Amino acid sequence: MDDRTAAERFSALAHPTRLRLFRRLMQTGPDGLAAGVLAEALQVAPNNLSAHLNTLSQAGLIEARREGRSRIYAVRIGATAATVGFLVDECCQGHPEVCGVVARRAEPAGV
Amino acid sequence: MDDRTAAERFSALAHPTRLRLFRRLMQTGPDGLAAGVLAEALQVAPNNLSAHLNTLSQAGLIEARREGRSRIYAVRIGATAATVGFLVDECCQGHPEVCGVVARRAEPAGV
DNA sequence: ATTTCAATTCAACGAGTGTTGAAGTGAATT
DNA sequence: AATTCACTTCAACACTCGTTGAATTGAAAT
Repeated sequence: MDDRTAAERFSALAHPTRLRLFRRLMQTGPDGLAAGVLAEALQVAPNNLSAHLNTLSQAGLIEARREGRSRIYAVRIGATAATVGFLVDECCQGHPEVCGVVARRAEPAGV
Repeated sequence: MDDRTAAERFSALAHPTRLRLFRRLMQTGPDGLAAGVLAEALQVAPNNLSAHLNTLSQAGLIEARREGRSRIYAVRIGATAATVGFLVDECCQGHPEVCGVVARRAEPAGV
């Protein structure tokens, strides 16, 4: 992953509404949730939510699929793992014992 | 951690220069680096770098100390771990085996 | 005390972001 | 085929962010 991709992803997460949104999808897992369900659950106007979902999609953190008349959004787990991995990569000059809890998050991630 | 704190931290990371900066400090570890060294290493103007360091400090991701006439910046590891933990918390409805690589990053983090 | 070095602060400008309300698509129902 | 439902797209506005150059602070050396 390059700096720009990672920065774009963090930028997508750098918003209270989108963060709530992403965490909700993260907790839900691959099954995902319909846009309408999310709008209701998070109390966000549909058009506003749509814009935020778009931002997260474009950043590659979530993806959409159609099911009937609903649009279902779900987290892209591999991309999420890669982003986190990028952030804490090679922490503490290869002496991860220094990093404490971060070290256990620092395994290189595929995707 | 609350949404706002986390969003502020991701916002701080949501910039190519700051991301390079943070990763460099992450790789350096608790010893940290002087502002001047960072400016030279990353080829960023001192005043510009200073602004970015300030943003990261304010977000709680790094901290500064003085050493002689230099100012040394170092990563705040606990806060970093907490932020990552917040993002992937409770992933996949408590079925972390679904999450693959993320699951190994999802331990709750102190600080 | 004065000079030099390291780094920060300030003001100002251009560029980008988020929200809002209205209009538009695309799929299912009647 | 007309309507309804779910959601998205569009345009416009206010607002925030990042960079730049100049001035300032704070610490050490002469």
